[in-house]
Amino acid sequence: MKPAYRPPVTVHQIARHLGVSAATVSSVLAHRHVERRIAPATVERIRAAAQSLGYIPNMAGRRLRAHRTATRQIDLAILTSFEAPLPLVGQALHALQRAVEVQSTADTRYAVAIEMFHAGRIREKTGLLDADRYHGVILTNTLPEDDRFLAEAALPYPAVILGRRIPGRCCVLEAPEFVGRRSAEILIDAGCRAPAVIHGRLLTHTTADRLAAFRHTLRERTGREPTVLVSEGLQPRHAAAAFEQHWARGGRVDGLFTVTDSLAIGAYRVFRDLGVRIPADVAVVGVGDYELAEFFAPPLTTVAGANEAMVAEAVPLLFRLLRGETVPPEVLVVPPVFLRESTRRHRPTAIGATKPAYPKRRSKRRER
Amino acid sequence: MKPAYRPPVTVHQIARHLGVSAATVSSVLAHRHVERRIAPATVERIRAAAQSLGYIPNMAGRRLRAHRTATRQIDLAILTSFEAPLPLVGQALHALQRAVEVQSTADTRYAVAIEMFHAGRIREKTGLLDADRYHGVILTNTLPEDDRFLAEAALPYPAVILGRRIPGRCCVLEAPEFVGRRSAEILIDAGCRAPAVIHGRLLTHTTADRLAAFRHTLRERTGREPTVLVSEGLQPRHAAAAFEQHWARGGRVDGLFTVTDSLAIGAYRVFRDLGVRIPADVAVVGVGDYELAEFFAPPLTTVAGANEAMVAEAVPLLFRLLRGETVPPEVLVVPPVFLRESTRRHRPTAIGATKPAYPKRRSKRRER
DNA sequence: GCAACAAGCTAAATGGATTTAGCTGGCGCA
DNA sequence: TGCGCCAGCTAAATCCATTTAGCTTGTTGC
Repeated sequence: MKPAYRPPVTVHQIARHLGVSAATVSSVLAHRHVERRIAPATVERIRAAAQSLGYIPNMAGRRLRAHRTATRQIDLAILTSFEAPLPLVGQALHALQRAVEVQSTADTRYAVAIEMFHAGRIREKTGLLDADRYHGVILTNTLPEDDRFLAEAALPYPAVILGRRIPGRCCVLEAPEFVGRRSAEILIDAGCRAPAVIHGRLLTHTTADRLAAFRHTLRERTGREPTVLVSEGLQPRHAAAAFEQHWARGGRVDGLFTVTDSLAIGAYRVFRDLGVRIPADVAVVGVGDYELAEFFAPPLTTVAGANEAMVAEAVPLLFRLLRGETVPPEVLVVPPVFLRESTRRHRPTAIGATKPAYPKRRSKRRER
Repeated sequence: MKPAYRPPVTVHQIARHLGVSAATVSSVLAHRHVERRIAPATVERIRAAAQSLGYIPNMAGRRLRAHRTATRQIDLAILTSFEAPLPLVGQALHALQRAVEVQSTADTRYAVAIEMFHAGRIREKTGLLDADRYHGVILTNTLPEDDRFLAEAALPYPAVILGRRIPGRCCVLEAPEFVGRRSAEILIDAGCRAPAVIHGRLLTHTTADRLAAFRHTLRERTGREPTVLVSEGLQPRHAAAAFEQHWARGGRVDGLFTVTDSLAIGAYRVFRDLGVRIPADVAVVGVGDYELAEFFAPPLTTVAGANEAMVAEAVPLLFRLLRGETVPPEVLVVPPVFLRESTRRHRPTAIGATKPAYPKRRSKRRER
């Protein structure tokens, strides 16, 4: 099944195979054959051999030798899960790239890689603990399973952890409980009496905290439990499916907190299809990591959007770690809150959860 | 100004500095000092020296030596511009990561890097032509300026080019003219008589083609020129600003083609604010690269969404190039077309461009 | 008093590609 | 014949970190 290990093909092997020297082979493969005056016939033979033997250059060897300019290459990486929303990864990438652009000099260049693992299964990621991969990483979107592994495992490179406390590591987090608490308060203030929260099946440290704080605050302030909807994934369609199911079972809500943005998009679609008006019938609070929230119809109130801020903190911390400086073990980011139309105060029309509580579409708003 | 070149600090320098051997230094810095029985005092001295001299390990050296497992590292990269929409980059990244996950074996590992340049200024990107960086790249989101540079420059690694024909390179493109033509046809069929198109100030080969084909088709089929709106960037707010300006000047349209998705988001917001109904007053056709189009209110008709399909073509091509196989110089992708509510057929209410042609909000739809 | 052993270190080899200096054989020319 | 020169190649050094085998001391056990 598994193919037998075959040692890599090197220029020396090609050289031996053809009865020429490694220097000649190297010259040809590096496209230096003209200035080195290699005979065209030899060039052809070497090219053919490289192709047929399946030669793949060893970049480590190349880099080690090539020392004209930009010798030093600093390898950075963003470690994230396949399941994480791409925009979040994109923001981190963008921030890191911008920093790298500034830091680059004639004799130091940077490479920013992305490394992806399956959520909850970071321990199965091979090569993660190799010391010869990266100078530093930003690690994000881990599940509790992953966190447990990371707490034990000794990552052999500096790392900044996003959204999770890991002992002995530099961590950047959303201020705990803030998002969940504020979103609950906003919904309560908007007059909601039967709010719900929707989250994906997989909870990161951050989303779990949001959920818990939302629940806690609601209980504390109103004595009630929120309806908790669990969607299969984080895509809009997952949220839509979860909500449709809830609705079909006769479940009703008059407020909704979505722990990620993509879920809010799905919820909006469902509400629209069902003729449920925002905010007249349901107030919605989202997270705002996508920069799209204000373009929703109606514009979405958001209590977070901390990803960008967290990344902005994390990147300089990573560079400080690279320089060997000591950094604070923990940085908290307080997310900005944007009150928009989706939570404009209203008297909810839905109280119970049994009868279809919402009037048909187009009915006038109760208040503005 | 520019700091003088300082040769990199190596383990040998640290060793000389302290009067110990490089082997000892290496043992300590690789956290092997316990098993190698290095005296605690020595460990401390070495650590302090490494810190104070600013030691940065040379990964190339490390990788070259470390040959227990996964010796072969294949370095891949996605080259894209800072200005490109992140979701497009994210899709490419995701597709490449999935492929890499499958291709990885015990003795071959992959690293996927992202390299960003400023749109139109790829020639200023240092190290781009170094042969010691990547085994292969996917190159996307270039402007004509960049393309000109690339056509001359000899990239020293295999490359798959997205959305652009470059002689001698493997290119994956949207079927030419398709998107522009279909979007024009859809708007015409929806009854639009004064359609517009909006695009960013910077046009890639792909977006320029969309624009030209849209124009051409419209002229051919109706004898009219479209209104062309140019937005500063590709963000929703840019589109919103451009459209608001057009509106303030008394410009009116009854159909809109947005050459990228993010522009459609901004347009939707403006229409909503102005009380312009989609599709009753304006039909909108977008591109659908973001997977969000069906969640718009109303769901957006899209004529493209080819990025994902293009990436799906490009990734296997890249691996074939790595294996030294010959690949077709050009692969055309025909984007799927999704007809949704935003272009439901209607008789346009706007004909001229001077008087406010749209009735106030809430007026009944003319037809369905 | 000597073997055995441990602690603490070092010398040298290694990995792959590249480059520099230099070698060899054939040719033209005086 | 002999010199210079060129095309076409090769040997060896180099980049940096790591690891293996082994070398000194000093100590313990008998």
